[in-house]
Amino acid sequence: MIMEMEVMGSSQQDMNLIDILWNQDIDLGARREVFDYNHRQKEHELQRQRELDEEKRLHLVREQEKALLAQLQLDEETGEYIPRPPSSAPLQSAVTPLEVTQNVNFTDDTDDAMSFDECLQLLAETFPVEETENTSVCLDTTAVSAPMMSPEQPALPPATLSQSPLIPQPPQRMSPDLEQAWMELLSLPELQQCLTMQMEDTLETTTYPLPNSPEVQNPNYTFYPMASLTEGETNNVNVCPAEFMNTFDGSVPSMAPPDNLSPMEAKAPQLNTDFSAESFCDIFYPNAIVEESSGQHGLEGNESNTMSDIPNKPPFTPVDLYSLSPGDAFDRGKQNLTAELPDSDSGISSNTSPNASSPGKSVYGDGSFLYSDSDMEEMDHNPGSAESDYSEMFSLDFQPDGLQPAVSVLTGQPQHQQEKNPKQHKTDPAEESGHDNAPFTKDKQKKRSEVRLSRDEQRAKALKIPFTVAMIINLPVDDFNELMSKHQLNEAQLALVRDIRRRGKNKVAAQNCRKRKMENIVGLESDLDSLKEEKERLLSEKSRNITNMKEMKQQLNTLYLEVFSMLRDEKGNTYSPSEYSLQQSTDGSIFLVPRIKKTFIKREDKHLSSL
DNA sequence: CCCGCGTGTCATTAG
DNA sequence: CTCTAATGACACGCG
Repeated sequence: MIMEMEVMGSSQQDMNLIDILWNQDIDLGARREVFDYNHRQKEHELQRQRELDEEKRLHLVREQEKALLAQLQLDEETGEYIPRPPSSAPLQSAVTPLEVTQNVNFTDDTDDAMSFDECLQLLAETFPVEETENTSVCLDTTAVSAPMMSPEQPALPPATLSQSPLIPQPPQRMSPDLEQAWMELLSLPELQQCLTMQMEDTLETTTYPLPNSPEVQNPNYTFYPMASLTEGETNNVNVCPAEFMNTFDGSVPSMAPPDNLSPMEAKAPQLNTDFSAESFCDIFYPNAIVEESSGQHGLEGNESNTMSDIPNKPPFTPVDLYSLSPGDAFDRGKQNLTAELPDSDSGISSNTSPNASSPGKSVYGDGSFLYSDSDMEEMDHNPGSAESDYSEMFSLDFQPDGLQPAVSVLTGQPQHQQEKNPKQHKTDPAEESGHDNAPFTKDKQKKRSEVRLSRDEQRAKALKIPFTVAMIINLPVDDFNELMSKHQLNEAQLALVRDIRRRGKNKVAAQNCRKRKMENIVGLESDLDSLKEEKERLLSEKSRNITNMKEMKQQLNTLYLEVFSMLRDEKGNTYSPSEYSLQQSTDGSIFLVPRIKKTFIKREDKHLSSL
């Protein structure tokens, strides 16, 4: 009982520690679930459930494919599959289950409409190599997004399919002209979408978590649920939009040209799978093409003051998307300004992704810190109007998830995107809400980081550093170097920028280090608890064994004496246990051995006593 | 005033 | 050799 209470107490203690750790880890972007075993287990179960569902779907698809293939026979001349004559009775029976399952899946399907799975079958025939994988990718997206859809929303819009007059018959009654059916099928936007995703999958194997952008938070955008995905479920990286994010620079529209898109695309994309690359780009980067063609590169060639650059941009820049949010563009900016000001240090930390940086040669490898902190001190004592210009600074703030820079490096148009995306992460409510939820050290942290931030910000401002601290710290090495090379900074500016970057990185590292340390402590405490339990268990076992041993010795002694009492010599007298002993030889036989030594000693004792 | 805690920073080391 | 992350040590501010 006491032990149990101990265990409970220690687990409660652990939970408290976990609370503390969690509150700290908000800075680092870690979430409570990381520490919550139950939650992780739930996640695991959910994941397994999803996998099972996925497996079922795949199985179904394969079954249907088999059924379809059974219906068709290979034309050995053309290599095409052609439908078998309907007279084949066994095949008919083989087909029947297919209809049943289809009816189960898509009750809206009419007989002359083609189900999505049938389309997938055709896809499988046309792209046999990657069939299973890519089919799973398509299904994956629906599976992943399914929990976020409204429940009455079907897995795909069958009505759209059945309304099309061009849709061929289902396989059972399919016309022999499969090729024509294909041409019609390929005009379906869903399939284009799917194919596009497949191609992208082959091109782009790396997926990034969706950046926490204000656009996503905007309820005007119909794929708002993705925001929750990014907030809580970044594990599900295999989501189409995240991949579109990587290819929004035009590769996708080229694969899915707008004229092939049905009017359905223009409607609100209610499913993730319904996103066309086009609509996605339109919503997020409506002027991407314009930007590209204009060749305007944001900061490039405007090193002295880039803040004023943004308002001069064309009216439909992604930055201006900011103002598309319902009437709160400026308010939101102000709000985030005030929220960011005290907390931006931690905000920077929270979004830092160590994986974003890649080892690279520094352009400024001379390590010149000629104008290091000591030289900046005089600027530190100028708490004046730094805040008044934060809005300008923040307008250039940076999205630190490493996604955009990576894209920009690949596409060779780094500047204008890096300079515009910054705003997005400042409005990310996750980091601020994280701090708001932190029950302790909030005020303290605010004040301190206010001081801290105004220092670096003031220094940066004093030296007219044309980018924000967040950018300086969070840019991957390559992009950072590229950014530096794009601006002819003087020695002092360079030194300050490198100092800021070093400090910021080290701050995050220190936070990580402390977090690990706390985790180690928690782990050691739990180890200690379990070891204590083990010790208790072993001690009780030991005492139990001692008791048993005593008991057995007692029994053995009793038995021994009993055996002796039953032994008789030739005269019928009993042997004395003090004069004889029973000994067992190696072959198992038992001998009655006189205790010679003892008797001898006894005799000697007698002899001695007589002397 | 002292103390403990959280945090940022610097110097050093390891990889 | 260089770069970055990790970490010990210290300083600072706050309650």
